[in-house]
Amino acid sequence: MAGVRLSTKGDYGVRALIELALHEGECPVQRAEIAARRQIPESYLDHLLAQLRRDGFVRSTRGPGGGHELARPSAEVRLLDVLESLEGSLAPLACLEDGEDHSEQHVICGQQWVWREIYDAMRLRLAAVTLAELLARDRERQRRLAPSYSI
Amino acid sequence: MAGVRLSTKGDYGVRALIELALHEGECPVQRAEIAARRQIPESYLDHLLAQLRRDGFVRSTRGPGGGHELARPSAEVRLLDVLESLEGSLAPLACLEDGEDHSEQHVICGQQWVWREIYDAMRLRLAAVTLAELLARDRERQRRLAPSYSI
DNA sequence: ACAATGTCGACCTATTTAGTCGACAATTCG
DNA sequence: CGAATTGTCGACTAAATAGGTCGACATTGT
Repeated sequence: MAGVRLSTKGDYGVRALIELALHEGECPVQRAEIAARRQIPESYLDHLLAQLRRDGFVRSTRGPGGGHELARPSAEVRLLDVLESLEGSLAPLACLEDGEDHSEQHVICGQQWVWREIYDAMRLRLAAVTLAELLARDRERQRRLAPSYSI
Repeated sequence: MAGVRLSTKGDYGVRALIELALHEGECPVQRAEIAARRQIPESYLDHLLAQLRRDGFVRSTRGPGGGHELARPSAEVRLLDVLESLEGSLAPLACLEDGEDHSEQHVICGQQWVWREIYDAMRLRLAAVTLAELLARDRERQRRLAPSYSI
């Protein structure tokens, strides 16, 4: 329920959302396509989509023509919220966990104060990044990597 | 070998070093005393001290009157280095690991750029904190928690 | 009806974490 | 010297987490 060493959940999950953002406003994208285009194990992706659905980032529809799409505009989805949905708290120390006794910090942890600074800065930065921005950066990189055919 | 979710190693290890800093210039401190005063499992502490010794933070002497002491002045020991000794790389994403192919970043990871920013800032901050400062803060907190007998 | 798709939970394996333990080495002191 | 004290090192283990797979089932378009 805690920790910033991003696991594959955070990585895969964000990849999947970027893929959904890429198709924003179009028809739903299927699990198989997301998995293939972003190199995610298909049956594992299931769990990530389930979590993102629970937390209101994704809407899914069944049956032929079904698939997954963003439940909210990509410009309004903050990376911080997505990651906290997928990974749980991002606190680098257990004693910084949300809901901990904050008034009188753990008596013994000698480095808590530095990590609190770092944690706060990290959350601020992650809150400032939207899915739309992630998509834009992703597109830009794709462009750099796959140069246009017409020189 | 990677990850910033501090494990107990980083926590315990730094506690132990703070205790050593507290006795800087005095005779060596024994494993049992460090463990008791900083609430660390004694036999586990062994491993942490071994690592810190390997990386030149601690010097140990055997026999009666033996124990452990700082190998370098506490003011010259950076928290960043201590943590990297105990935890390995602190990179929040595998693709940011030192020694990774940095020129052409992992093609698929869509959030690498944010995490690189955060990682760099984090390392800068951790590099600016010395063991001496950790000790000073620790003392200050002890003082706040255990008010002096003379009001 | 049936094919395409998503949903959900049980299950599994490898790795990491957080230790414990015991044999051994070095050192001091009497 | 020899006994007591302290550190050193490696093998071992238990529990948790990571990273999945799989199969039964639900829903929906044609």
